[in-house]
Amino acid sequence: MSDKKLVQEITSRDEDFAKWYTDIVKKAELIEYSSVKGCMVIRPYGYAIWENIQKYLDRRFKDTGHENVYMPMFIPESLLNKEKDHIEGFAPEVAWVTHGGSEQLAERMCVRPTSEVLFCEHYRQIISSYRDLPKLYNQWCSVVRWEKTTRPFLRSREFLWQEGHTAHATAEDAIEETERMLGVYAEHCEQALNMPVIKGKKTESDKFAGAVSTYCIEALMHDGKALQAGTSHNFGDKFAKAFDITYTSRENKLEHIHQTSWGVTTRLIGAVIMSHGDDSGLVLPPAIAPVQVVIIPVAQHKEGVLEKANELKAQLLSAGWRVKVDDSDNSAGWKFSEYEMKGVPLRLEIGPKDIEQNQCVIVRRDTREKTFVSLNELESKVAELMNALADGIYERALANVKARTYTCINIEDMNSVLAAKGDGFIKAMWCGSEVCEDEVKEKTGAGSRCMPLRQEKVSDVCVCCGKPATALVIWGKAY
RNA sequence: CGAGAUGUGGCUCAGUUUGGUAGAGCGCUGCGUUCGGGACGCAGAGGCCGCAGGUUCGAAUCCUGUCAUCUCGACCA
Repeated sequence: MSDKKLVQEITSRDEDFAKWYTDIVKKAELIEYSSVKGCMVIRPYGYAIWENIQKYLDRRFKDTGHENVYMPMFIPESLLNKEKDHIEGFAPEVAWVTHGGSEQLAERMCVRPTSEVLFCEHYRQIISSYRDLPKLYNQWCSVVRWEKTTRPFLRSREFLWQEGHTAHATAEDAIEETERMLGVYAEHCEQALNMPVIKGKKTESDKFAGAVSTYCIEALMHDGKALQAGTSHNFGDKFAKAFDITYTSRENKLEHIHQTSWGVTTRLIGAVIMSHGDDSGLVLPPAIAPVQVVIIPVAQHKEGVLEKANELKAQLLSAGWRVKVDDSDNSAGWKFSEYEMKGVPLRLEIGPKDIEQNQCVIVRRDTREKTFVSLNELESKVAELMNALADGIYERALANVKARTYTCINIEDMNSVLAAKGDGFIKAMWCGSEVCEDEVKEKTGAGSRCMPLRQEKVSDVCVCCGKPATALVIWGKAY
């Protein structure tokens, strides 16, 4: 494997991770900035990645019994105000619409920052009996949060996401749903994005505005910073009480429903970039790569080369792969660099010499390993190399998480580890007090990411105050 | 939102200190030669210098404001 940087315009990843990220996002043609801060144009190549993520998740949602719906994008202020914790959490970052044409509205409306209250209003209208439950709804849409600091995919003012909103008869059903969907997200990250994640529960201070409990999946980027890759909330009957959403039970008693919500966003694209990318550009997981195999005809002006390239394309297409032939008149070397920058998993080179020998060259994006493949076994070799790449990038990302996960027993320990080894996940015990949580963040820069579902006991006492500990917390600096 | 930096053809930048006819490389278009790791020659197109005010005979250059991008903090998916 060569680490040689082939595309000069990309800043080296180890030199300046932030600039490297921005370079990739622009050079791989994922986005273009617009004239509004924090609002980006998602270009065809970037949007195709999102469509593939959607395809995978939408299938999983439907397999688990969910239906897609669409809610309005405007929320009247009075509706947003109904649940106290919810409005307090979102008020600082909502965008308001005050005029329709030239006329001032009687009541201003916000552009949805999330749609809990809309679903509540709707559920109140359509749920009356236990026979109406559960309601398992999801919507694909964009939401607006007026962020102060913005970064492409990681934090934009408008972003694309899906939000699942479900209504259940019992508290147990809601908890089960919350956990089920967290599991779907974790599987998606590991299988489709080849990105390891840690399933956990947010601390009280970190949970979603209005939730009883918030679960999350946390990923660790190549530079050692944490990124929340998805969340799943249990609302219990808090919203149901605020919105008076009731149903008549089998026993003819009036009961409040129990609700959940869960979401992932286009941030996942940022997570993929920062998990797998290298100095030559993107490295895309096969499951979401818009082009999985790019065929580069070498000496394409020579007779028979383009024909052969198109023949191989047809063969791979019918085998189910997303394939492209680049027959532009750029040089072969130019094309190699171009598709490496765009993260295409496999490159297939076919030239006159190959044709003579009934073979082609296949190069893996992650290792740049070249394999001569007989055209007789093309389909099986492509499948094999594609799987090897998916496994390879997962293992590399996992190795990074392992190498950057540390165990600490006190604050001094945390600071010296961070100073010596750089950012990462720090496993340390916690007493459950918000004071300690804040103090750790203030003194180390690392905040609580989550309390992993798979708990361990690395010490008996809190990393901060030394009193008896109640939970293992993963701490880290976050995007 | 606080601190700092930057906005000049599509991109990267020079020119701003000391006001006086808008530049380079890459990219783009055409033709030709090339073609197994970002090829080369020739010819061409493209910018009222982020935007709005102000100072001045004259502003890319000085002043004020504003918007955007980047970095570091605080907040968040």
